[in-house]
Amino acid sequence: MEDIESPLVPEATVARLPVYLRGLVDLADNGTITVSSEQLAAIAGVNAANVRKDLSILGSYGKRGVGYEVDFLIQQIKLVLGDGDPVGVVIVGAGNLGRALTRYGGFASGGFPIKGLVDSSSEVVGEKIAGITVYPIEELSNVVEENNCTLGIVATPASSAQVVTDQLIEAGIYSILNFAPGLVTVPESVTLRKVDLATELHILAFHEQQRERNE
Amino acid sequence: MEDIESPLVPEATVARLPVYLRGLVDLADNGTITVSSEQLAAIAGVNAANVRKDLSILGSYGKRGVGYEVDFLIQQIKLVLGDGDPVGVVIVGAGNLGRALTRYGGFASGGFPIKGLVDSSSEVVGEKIAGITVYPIEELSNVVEENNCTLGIVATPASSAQVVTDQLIEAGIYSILNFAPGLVTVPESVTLRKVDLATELHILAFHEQQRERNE
DNA sequence: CAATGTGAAACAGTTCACAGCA
DNA sequence: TGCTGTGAACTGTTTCACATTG
Repeated sequence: MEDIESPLVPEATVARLPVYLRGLVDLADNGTITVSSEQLAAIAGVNAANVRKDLSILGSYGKRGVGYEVDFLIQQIKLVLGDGDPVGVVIVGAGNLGRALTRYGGFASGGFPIKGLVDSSSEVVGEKIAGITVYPIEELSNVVEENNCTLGIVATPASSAQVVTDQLIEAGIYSILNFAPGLVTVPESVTLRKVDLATELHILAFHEQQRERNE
Repeated sequence: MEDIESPLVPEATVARLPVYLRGLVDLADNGTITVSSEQLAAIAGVNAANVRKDLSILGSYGKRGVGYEVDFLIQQIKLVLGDGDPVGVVIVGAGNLGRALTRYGGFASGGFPIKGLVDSSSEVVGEKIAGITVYPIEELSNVVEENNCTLGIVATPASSAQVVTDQLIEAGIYSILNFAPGLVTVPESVTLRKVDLATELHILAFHEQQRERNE
């Protein structure tokens, strides 16, 4: 089978859909039946035309003069985002950050339960964090397989980030979130996203400085 | 005094400068004297023309046929980013994430020492985390003032994020990093950046699904 | 007639390609 | 000669404006 007729969702839209989804679920919880692009825009903190363009990519699901049906829209967005059954997440690195992420309940409730936790240090291997046992990094493949993990999180120091990322790919994980600073490269077939906390602070410091300069 | 003649650095460039800086510092540690845009691009994981454009915004600091002087470039980037004396950071919320961020050494070493930690729960107030005492949220202004904090981090549940952000602004913090999901609004004069972990996982899940669909 | 869906304009950012300089 | 600095082309994204329609 060749190329599937996919709607080809722009990356910027993909990044906003989860935000809409969160807002819509809140609305649904409050019993709201329909929502206008204007309202949803206010909830998501974006422009109304932007919301309409984003949603129109999924299909013409709005009713002119009325708006969008909340429940239906939730279903459609979930469909596009692949939000069916929960997706198992494996975290590499059981240091401060790895532990915090494991304990953070927001993932599991959002459909991303942490199912595996591995670390290279024998000091922490065997520990239990939020009900998850820390396994040695050598067991990564087994942990991934036995717990059906499809998403990986790198929460190691920068020095091991590339190695660990390679190991994740080796273990069959092709979608990876990296918290380690520095460059990590992956084959094209792998999706790597990065959260760079130090850079975020630098950016804020830049703006702070701009502010101070202008007074 | 009116508008200062600032070079007007594009936001995308601002976001890359810390990455260059990190790479340059590594190079300097290895005793490297000069670097070409090509080399720096490889280190930062971007296009060489992009590096040149970014650096040319700071000034014409490169030598044709040679490259850029590492030490000098470090100085210039630090100047632009406002990387002079360390910038005190206050964290609101001493839960899993707040603790992990406090303990994470990368901030202090990067020039962003955590100087204050506050929480609304009397359960954790008084605790010491990585040498920092948790103060009650009511003390926020005092903590900010006494420790000279200029950056704030919101590490609370979504339900309190807006309130806490308002309190930070009230306390004189105009540069804020928000880890709570959901919409938080701030006046134009405040810089708010957001790290949305759940959204990151959703985006990965989307790409993972695309992958599965195409086989 | 209120709100969608969407061409077209505006904008931001990236990449190319090459002139020009050390 | 090798590499910078940059105009020009291109690509992706946002916003506007309005014809369309339930």
